[in-house]
This record gives sequence, C-alpha cells and structure tokens, in this order.
Amino acid sequence: MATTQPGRGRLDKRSAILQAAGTVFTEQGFTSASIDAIAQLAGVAKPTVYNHFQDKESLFRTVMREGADRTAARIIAALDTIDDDADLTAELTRVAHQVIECQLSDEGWALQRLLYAEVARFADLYDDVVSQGGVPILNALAGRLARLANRGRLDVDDVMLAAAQFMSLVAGNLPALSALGTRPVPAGELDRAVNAGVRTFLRAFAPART
Amino acid sequence: MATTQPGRGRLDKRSAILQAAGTVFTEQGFTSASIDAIAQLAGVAKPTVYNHFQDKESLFRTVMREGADRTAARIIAALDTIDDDADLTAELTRVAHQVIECQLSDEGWALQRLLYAEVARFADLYDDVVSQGGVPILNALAGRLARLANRGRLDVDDVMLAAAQFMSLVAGNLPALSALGTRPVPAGELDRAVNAGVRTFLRAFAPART
Amino acid sequence: MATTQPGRGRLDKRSAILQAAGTVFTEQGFTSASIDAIAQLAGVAKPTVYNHFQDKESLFRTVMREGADRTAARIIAALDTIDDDADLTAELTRVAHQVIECQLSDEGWALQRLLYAEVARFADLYDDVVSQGGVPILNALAGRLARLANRGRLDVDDVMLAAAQFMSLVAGNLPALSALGTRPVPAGELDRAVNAGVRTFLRAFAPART
Amino acid sequence: MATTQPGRGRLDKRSAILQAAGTVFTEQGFTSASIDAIAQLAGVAKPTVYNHFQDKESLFRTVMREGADRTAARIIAALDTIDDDADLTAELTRVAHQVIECQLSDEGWALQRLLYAEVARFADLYDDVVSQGGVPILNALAGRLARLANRGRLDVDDVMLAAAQFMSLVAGNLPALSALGTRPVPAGELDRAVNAGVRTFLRAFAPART
DNA sequence: TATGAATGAGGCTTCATTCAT
DNA sequence: GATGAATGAAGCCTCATTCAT
Repeated sequence: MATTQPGRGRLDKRSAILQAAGTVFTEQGFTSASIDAIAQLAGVAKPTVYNHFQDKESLFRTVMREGADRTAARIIAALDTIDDDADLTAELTRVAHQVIECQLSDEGWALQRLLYAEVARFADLYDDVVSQGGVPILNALAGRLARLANRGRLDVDDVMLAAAQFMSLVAGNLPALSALGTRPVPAGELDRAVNAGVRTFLRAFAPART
Repeated sequence: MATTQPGRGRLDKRSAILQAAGTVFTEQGFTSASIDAIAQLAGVAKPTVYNHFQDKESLFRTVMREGADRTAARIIAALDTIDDDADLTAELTRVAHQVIECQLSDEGWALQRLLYAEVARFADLYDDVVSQGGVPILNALAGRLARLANRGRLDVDDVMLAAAQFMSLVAGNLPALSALGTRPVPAGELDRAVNAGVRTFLRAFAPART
Repeated sequence: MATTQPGRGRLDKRSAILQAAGTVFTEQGFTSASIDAIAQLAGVAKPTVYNHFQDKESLFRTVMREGADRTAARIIAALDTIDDDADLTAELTRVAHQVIECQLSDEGWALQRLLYAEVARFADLYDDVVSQGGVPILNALAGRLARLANRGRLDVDDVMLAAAQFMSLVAGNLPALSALGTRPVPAGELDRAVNAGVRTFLRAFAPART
Repeated sequence: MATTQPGRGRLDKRSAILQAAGTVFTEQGFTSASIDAIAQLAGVAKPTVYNHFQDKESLFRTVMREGADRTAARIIAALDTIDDDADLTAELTRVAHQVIECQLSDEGWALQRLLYAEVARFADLYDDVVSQGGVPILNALAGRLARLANRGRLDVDDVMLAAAQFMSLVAGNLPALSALGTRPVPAGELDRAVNAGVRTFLRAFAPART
C-alpha cells in the first residue's frame, strides 16, 4: 500500500489489465493483439497478466463478457425510463435513441466487431455474450411493449417478436450508416432512420382507430 | 502444350489461390490465416502466391471483393424473379427466402464475419464491399418495390427506405437465430421469422383496403 | 533490328545488364542486390541475365573487373600528361589532382567499397582488380618518377616505393576527408591535403640544392 | 543462485551475443550474416538476441562501436610508450610496428572491411566509428609529435597533418601488402615498408643538421 | 504476487535459380 | 536468345508462454 500509487488497492492490477486488454483487442483484434502490448498499456509485466488470467483466450473471454454486461446494463436502464402514458411516437423515438447510443458507442461497436470476428474461433463465445447481453435486453423491451399492449396502446400479439422487429427497424440500418462503426453517423441521417423505423413500427402495430 | 502439369491449364493457379484463400481466411480470419496454408491448399508454392498478389492484404481484399460480387449477383438474380401480379404475401415471402438463403450460405456469413472483423484494420474495405454488394442489392429491391407501388399494390413513399426496412424485418433476426452463422437455423424458426417480417412489412405498407 | 530500339544492336543487352548491375551492386552491395532489381533496371527479363552470365557472382566479378579497367585507364591517361620540364611542385600537384579525381568519382569509391566488402567472400577478387587496376597505375607513376630522377629533378632510389609513397601522401587522407566517399570533400580541404602531400614528398625527395 | 545455467553468470549473454555477432558479421558481412547463426554461435535462442538488441542493425552498430573502442585503446596505449629521448628512427619504427599490428590484427581488418562495406547503408556509421577510433588515435599521435618538435627533434609545423602523413607513410601500403587483410604479410615486406615509411618521414621532417 | 529473461514455433516476405515456351 | 511463371530455401522478426527470482 505504501509502494504503489497512493490510494489504489494493490490488486486492481486485474482491472488495469482488463481495461488495457479491452483497448488492445478492440484496436487489433484477438490474434493481432499481443500480450506484450496489453501488459505495457496496463503498466504491468507480462507474467503478471498470466498470473491473473490463464490464457490469452481466457482474458479475451473475460473482456467480452464484462463488456456485454456493461452495455446491456446501460441499455436496460434506458428501457426502464419508458413512460407508459406519454406520447407513443415521441417516447419510442426517445428510447430508440438511447438504445442506439449504446450500440453506437465505441465500446458497443468494438464488442460487436470482436464478436463477429471471433465467434467462429471460440465455440461458445456467442452464447456467453448473448446470454449476458442480448437476451436481457430483448426481455426488458418485450416487457415494456407488453405493458403498452395491455393498456391498449399497441396492437401486438407476440411481444418478443415485436421487440425484435422494433430493434431491427430502428437499428437495422446502423451498420450501413456508420460503416460498422468506423465512421460517425451524420446526425440528420440517424434521426431520419430512427423516425422512419418508429413510424413503420407504429404503422404496423398501432391499434386501428375506431 | 500437351505436357503441362497433370492437373490444370496454366494460369488458373490464380483462381486456385483465390479459392484457397477464401477458405482459409474464412476459417481462421485475416491475421491467423497463413499464406503457407493458403498455398498448400491451392497446391502451389508459397512464392507463387506472391507472384499473383502483392500482399496478404491485397489477396484478402480480392477475396472479399469477388465474394461480394458473387453474393450480390445471386441475390439480385433472386429479386428479378418477383412477379408483380402474384399474391403479395406469397411473393415477398418467397423472395425473402431466396435472399436469406444467400446470406445464410457459408460464404455469405463468412464474408460478413470477415468484414466485421477487419473493417477497422483496412480503411476502405467496407466501401469496397458495400459498393460491390450492398448498394446494388438495395437498388434492385427498391426498384421492385417501386413497381409494386406504381401498381397500387404497396403504399410506399420512399422506396429505398422501405427496401432497407424490408431487409431489416425479414433478415434482422438472422444473426441471432444462427449465432452469426455458426449454427444451422431450425427450419421452423426461419419460416416463422420470415413470415412475421413479411406480415409486419405488409401491415405497415399494404394499401388501406377501400 | 526492326523490333528493338532503332540503332541498337540486339545484344548490347549484355552491356545494359552490366551497367545496371554496376549501379545496383554499388547501391546495395553484393548480397543485398537482387537480380530482379538489376534485370528491371536493365529492362530485361530475369532469365536473360542468366543467359549472359552464369551467376550472380560471375556478374559481380565482371562488373568489378571492367570497372577497374575503366578507372585505371583514366588514371594512367592522367599520368601520361606529366611534363618533365615544368615546375615540379605545380606539375605533381596537378597530376595528383587528376589521379584523385578518379578515386573521388562515384564509380571509384563504389568500386573500392565493393572490393573491401567482398574481398573476403571472393577469394581472388583482389588480385583480379589489382592486376587490372592498381599495378598498372603504380607502374606508370613509377615510370614518370624514374624519368624525373634521371633528369636529376628528384632524388629517388626505389621508384616503385616512391610511387607508392607519393600516392599515400597525396591520397592517404581521402578516406577520412570524404567519409569513404559518402560525403563531398570541401574543396579547400582537398587542396590543402594535396598540397601538403606534395610538399612533404618533395621535402623528402627533392635533390639537395648545392 | 547456485542453480543457474551450467555455464555462465546471468547477463553476459549480452557479451556472448556481441562476440558471436562480431565473428559472424566479420565472416559474412552485414547482409549475409544471419541472426540465426549469431544466436547459435552465442549459444542462445534467437529471440534472446532481440531481447538485448533492438535490431540487426543496432546489433551491428554496437559491434562496430565497441570494436573501434577496443582497437583505438590498444593503439593509443602503444603510442604512449614513445620515449622522447631514444633514437628517433628506432623509436618511430617501433611504434609504427605496434600501431600496424593493431591494424593488421584480424579484428582490425575485419572492422575496416565492414566499415567500407556498410558505410553507404548506415548513414552515420562512419562518424560513430571515427569519433570513437580514428580521431583519438590521431590526437594522441599528434601530441607525441608535438613533444618531439618542442624538443627540437622534429621540424614540424602542423602536427595533425604530420601525424596523418606519418600514418599514411607507414601504413598506406598495408592494404596492398595484405590484400586488404586477406593474406598474411611476409615479414620482410612489412619491415621494408615500415622502414621506408619512417625514413621518408624523417627525410621530410628531421631538423636540418647544423 | 510481480518480474526480467529466455525460448520454440511460426509468419510474411524475398531471393537466386530453373522450366517450358 | 528472351521471357513469364514457378519454386525451395532462407531471413528477420514477433509471439505466447514459462522459469527462476
């Protein structure tokens, strides 16, 4: 406690390593990332990395899992703010923006690219990430839609399906708009896409007016 | 002329290399793929690869570009079979299935995963692939929708937008269903997703019955 | 004759190759020089080089031998201009400058560096070059000194020795002055060194005045 | 502490590498020398070489610099033994022999050949070596000549110039005599050349007898 | 726990050289 | 004689990983 940076506990070296690994994996991909680079960025010696993580692979998996956790938590928090009584278009639009913001964040894209890149190499990586990230998000969204349906504000049978379609409609164009996250999306384009997605969603699922 | 190497003509070594490269890149990703492995699979010596392609990178780009070409050609051919007069639901469903089949093919997924994986490493790879693949496909689909709109069978203003939304609705769930292409999609699930996508699309865009 | 550059005979390809080889060997050294680069610079295909020269080594030897020839011829021509009756200091200085000019030429230094570099690799390279270059030069210079001694203008016993010492005195500093030929020698420095060399030579060998 | 690798202490691996590199570079030149060969001769694994030296180039530079240091130190030590009161001819001859011995040593020639060979490739190699080797030597020799001049035993104005000329006279013929260090110099020839050099030097710079 | 040093394996690339035309 | 294509060998360098401290 006296010989390291004041204030820091001794073994958040682990988290320094994880953070550094996140950065390096993100920038270079799993194979090209070198443990050397990670150790250096984390400010530790190479064997220290091996003291905390069995393997390059295990380090990578941890990075992915914790990243998925963090991202899902942010999205779910956003979904929780839906106000069942407010104007539907405005509310869905607002929420869509919040969700997309997470997806559009550097970390969001990085995770997604890493997942695509390495899903074939690491058999159960996809399940790990989806069970920590994708599924909870969909569940949360489906729950909100169910509540809106119950109140008669949406005409939805299968809320899980509708949730997935909502996501597809408002976010399906993001990869193309941002070149898979490698370019900033012009603000206007983003609004246009989200608005159009919400509009189409409501054209399909708004209850017929009597 | 008659005494050439047992197998082939002269310079389709180039295509043997390209095909092998496709396989190896697909299986291992850009960085892990070794020129050695590619050469061996192509049945040529390593330097022969370098006689045909400047670089590992240039070989990779060629693989991606030609793959995008091939895939787009197949999808566009499928779109061309739309019969403007047939039952709309049935027709859109049929076409959606054809399109998805390309996406679901091993090559389709492989290309997509490689694209996600390496888009950050190779600056203009995304543009290369999209301009050869994505854009023509969307244009073709938008064209078909425009024709349907002209005949009063769809109520669509912005056909490009509708085309993108159609794609999102019928294919947006594919990554999740197939775990980014690493698992076969249960036939029933696929049908369900496509049908639901088409149904939602038509709920939004079928002209109001008089 | 009709299909190649007008005027050129067909097989001075050989000399194009030799010249290109000279350049490339000079710039890169024997080992780093690539036959590819030589062929390209000569404007011929790689196997053509092998049609004219057995080997990289044999090509190198030819380059060295012909270079030594050319340089020696130029130096000997310079020595032939010594006027036995003119002012000794002026005449020796003038000749020294001419000799040095050859040594200082790009080709001169290049040959010398190549010789040093590869003398250990190619057993008899040194003899080849010296017998074509060094020996004739020294003989010529010794001859001139002998004539001057005969006329009583120099007090020299062993003219070969004196010739060698003359060379050492006027040119011995050149390597240091030009950083082995990699930098231009400031004009003043060169004059100073040559003058000093001639002066010392004459202090040692001018006949004692009666 | 007692159980370390059989042979050596811990980190004179560095000097084992340096020594091996000296040998291999000397025998093969910079480009042909392989790090593999150096590592093997040093008895270490290849990456160990890279743990101690950034680069093949940096290893080479270190070899050259340390070699120049060692050689210069030996020569300067020899110069320090000049006895200002002894017989001048004998003393200069003796010192010349000692100096030449360093130049004639395998390491001396090797360094010189490497320097010539690679001076064009490595921009400031010449300065590195000369500032560590050549300059101190000349300074030391000039100092001795100055002392002799002060005592009236030599008639020298510019001691730096005289030092350079002394070197040129006694050693200028060495490259030719030893074929740039690739052949032993017959003892008689060496003596003859040195004696002649000293004699000429003194004919030029011995004070006129009154 | 943290580290400096060491290593076996392997990748990309280039080269001198040769067929077959 | 001249060429396009092909190849076996080899080099530099980097990596993931492990001792020994």
